[in-house]
Amino acid sequence: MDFSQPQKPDVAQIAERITDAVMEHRLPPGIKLVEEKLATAFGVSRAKIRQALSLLAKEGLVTLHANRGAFVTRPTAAEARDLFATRRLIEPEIVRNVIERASDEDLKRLQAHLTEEADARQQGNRRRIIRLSGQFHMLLAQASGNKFIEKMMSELCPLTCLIIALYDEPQTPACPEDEHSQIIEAITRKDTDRAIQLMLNHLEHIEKELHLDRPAARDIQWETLYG
Amino acid sequence: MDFSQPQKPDVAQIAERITDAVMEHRLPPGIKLVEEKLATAFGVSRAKIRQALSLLAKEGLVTLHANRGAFVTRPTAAEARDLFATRRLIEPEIVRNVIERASDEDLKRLQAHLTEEADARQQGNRRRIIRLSGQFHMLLAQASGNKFIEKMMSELCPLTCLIIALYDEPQTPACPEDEHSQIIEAITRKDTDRAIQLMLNHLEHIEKELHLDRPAARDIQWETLYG
DNA sequence: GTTTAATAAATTGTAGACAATTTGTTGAAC
DNA sequence: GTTCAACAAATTGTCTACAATTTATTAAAC
Repeated sequence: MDFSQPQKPDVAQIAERITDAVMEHRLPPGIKLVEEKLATAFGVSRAKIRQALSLLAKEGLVTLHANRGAFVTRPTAAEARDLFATRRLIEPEIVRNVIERASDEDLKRLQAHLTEEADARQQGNRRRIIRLSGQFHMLLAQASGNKFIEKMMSELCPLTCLIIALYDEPQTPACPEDEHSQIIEAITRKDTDRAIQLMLNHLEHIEKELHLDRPAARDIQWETLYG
Repeated sequence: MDFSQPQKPDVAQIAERITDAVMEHRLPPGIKLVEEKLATAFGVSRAKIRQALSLLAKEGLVTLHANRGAFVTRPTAAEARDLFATRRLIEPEIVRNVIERASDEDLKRLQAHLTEEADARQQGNRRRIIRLSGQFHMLLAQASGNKFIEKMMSELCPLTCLIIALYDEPQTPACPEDEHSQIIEAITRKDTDRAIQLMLNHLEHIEKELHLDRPAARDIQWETLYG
């Protein structure tokens, strides 16, 4: 994987680039992240990589095994269900707060993001679509103005992408069409009830697309390899 | 401060001991945490301390200033309000989940905790009371079974203690009496509505005790030092 | 041919030394 | 007596080398 950058990136930037790669399904769940490989890829010392990895581990995107290294997390089906339950709890509050306190600036930023998403969709750039879909919810959280909720969402969104990578059909046609723009439309109209309902439907659609009942998609079925 | 331990503590233990010290108001908000001092206090290398501090920074309990070191966070009044808003959002869900899915084991653990709290109250050990009061909510979150919510609460509770240290009257008689046991009682009866109402009242009582309108208690009033 | 043990390679974990930065102190100029 | 500059001390940030551990490879035994 190519992580080369013009300038020497700092720890936060390294973590962000890895997060983006995970969100775009370029780093699949379960893959091992070898420190030295990343160090040369980013052109930094191993110490910096270790810092970035322990940061990502705290966020839950990466799992550390003692003396065995860092791996991109593989959320279980139960964790996936808990994640969606948490999002159903939090995101209506985000919508409420955005309607109450978001500035015109924030709304413009969200509109610009919708354009980006439409753009990616027209390109058929599936990876970009997935990442932008996740970032939409992070932007909303930012606009809500509650730092604690914002932080939580900035962790849940990348994990959601991981779950989609694991439990969604590989060739699913990207994402639910333009539910995001409908939500923004309702928010702009300050129609709280409608915006919340749209958000809950949106989350339900995403979760319904998943196959949380059957084993993870890219899970190698060791038991069934014989017969 | 004495952090000496029989065995060499690992990073997680160091972070936990510091967290406890903050929760017990033994480390006040704003105080500087010098790496070398902590290293000798814990009997470990500075590298371990750095890891622990960056962990605590990610949780928000500690704030890092580049080239200036680590300080115990001083939450602003606005952050305090956001924190309580977040807790009012999350904790009813915790109560619901505990009633639905908690095992007898969990409920016993909670009962044992209530005894501990009563004990500390009888002793008049204010520091212990404050810490245990916070930990009660963490235990509830654990019993709820949702790892994401559990993690969130394990960060919000220590921060709540910090906020109390900053904005509460120093000689407030510890904490609301036995609201915790009432909540557990309602949970045991599986009276969801009542348990949620008690929880919300409890949070409201804590927040109402604070003086979020006036500057932080231990804040030096530089502007008013002249006239 | 499979299993087991021994050895080698690769990788992570830790500490210690050094560089960079900030903070505190001293002393001279005005 | 105050202000500024230069210097000294303390503290943080980073890198490199080495120790500990795990994983892979090879060879021998059955």
